[in-house]
Amino acid sequence: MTARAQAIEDKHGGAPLSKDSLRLWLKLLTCTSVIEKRVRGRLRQRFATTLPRFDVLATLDHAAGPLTMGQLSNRLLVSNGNVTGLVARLEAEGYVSRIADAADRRTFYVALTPKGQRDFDELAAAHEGWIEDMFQSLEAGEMAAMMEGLDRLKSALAAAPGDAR
Amino acid sequence: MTARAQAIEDKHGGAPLSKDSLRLWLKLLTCTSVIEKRVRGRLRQRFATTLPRFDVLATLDHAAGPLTMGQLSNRLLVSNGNVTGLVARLEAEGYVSRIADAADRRTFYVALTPKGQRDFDELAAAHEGWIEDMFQSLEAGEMAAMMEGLDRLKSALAAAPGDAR
DNA sequence: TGCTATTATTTTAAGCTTAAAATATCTTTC
DNA sequence: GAAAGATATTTTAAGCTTAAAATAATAGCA
Repeated sequence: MTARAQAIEDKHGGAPLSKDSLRLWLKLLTCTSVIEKRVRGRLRQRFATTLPRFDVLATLDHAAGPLTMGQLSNRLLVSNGNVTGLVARLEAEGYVSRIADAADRRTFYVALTPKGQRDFDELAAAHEGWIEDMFQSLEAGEMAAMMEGLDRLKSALAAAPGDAR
Repeated sequence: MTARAQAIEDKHGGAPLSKDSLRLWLKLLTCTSVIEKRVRGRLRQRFATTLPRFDVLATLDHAAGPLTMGQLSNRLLVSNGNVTGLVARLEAEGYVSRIADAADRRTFYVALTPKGQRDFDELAAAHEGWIEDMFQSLEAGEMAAMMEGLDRLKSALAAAPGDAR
């Protein structure tokens, strides 16, 4: 256990104070914001693109095949209407194509075009380098500890309904 | 050391792999997004307000006194123009007031109105409860470990220039 | 078959966010 | 005191984001 963790336990026996949650949340939010802004800035300056566009391409790449608009919106954690606009712009720029589903005329599949795949591969390599640089001062043990905390947080969030209280 | 941290160290002797950074970043981003969306939803449904507005009020409350537009934009990590719009809306709704600086006519101070302070106190209490609930499954040691990791991350980010590489 | 409910997506209106340019003011320097 | 540079803020144009309403199509069922 770290000195700081020990100090906290000494003070109130393992149960975290309400203020500690708030402080942790603020720190989490600040770090995430700073990293995100940095990634946004580099995507814009070096690749003339945006993070939401990158996220769409990354999701399609990760899926290794076409996804429906709804699947995209679920995986990106954004609204349907948001995906409509993003895909429209990406399609206009030639990075993705929309394919009608023969069986269900409500459904549209979105796929990476060859150009989209090519450009994404380049983007992804640069992106991975940026992240690696920003996280390089963390040691494996620290990273594992954070992973564990985030996993527990994720489980707790999944267990509690989004509109509770 | 945790079992998972040990497993990683066994595999590659303390130096984290590039993919580990990426995985940690994605997890960090997902958790933050989920919590943020939940907070946004509750602010909207129960208080008919938004997170950016809440952030402005919280920053003013924390400062315990008026702040200039520029100070607000620095502390909120957002652009000047963004603050202009947010403060304009908050002023129109009676939560903050803009006060001209007698000595420097470029400068405007923003202060919480009594109504703004009153409403923020209510908001802040609810907000703190939401966060506490979401983080309650974390034990003090886990929270301390995450704090430590985030502190280190923050230092590394501050040390590296924003436009490097 | 026709009626109802559900599902997939788009549209709409409003607000958030940014970078870059513009405006207004102050400070420095000569 | 005038010119040049720096600083504080606002404006602008574009894109992101959402919730709610609208549209269109499918599925279940009497």
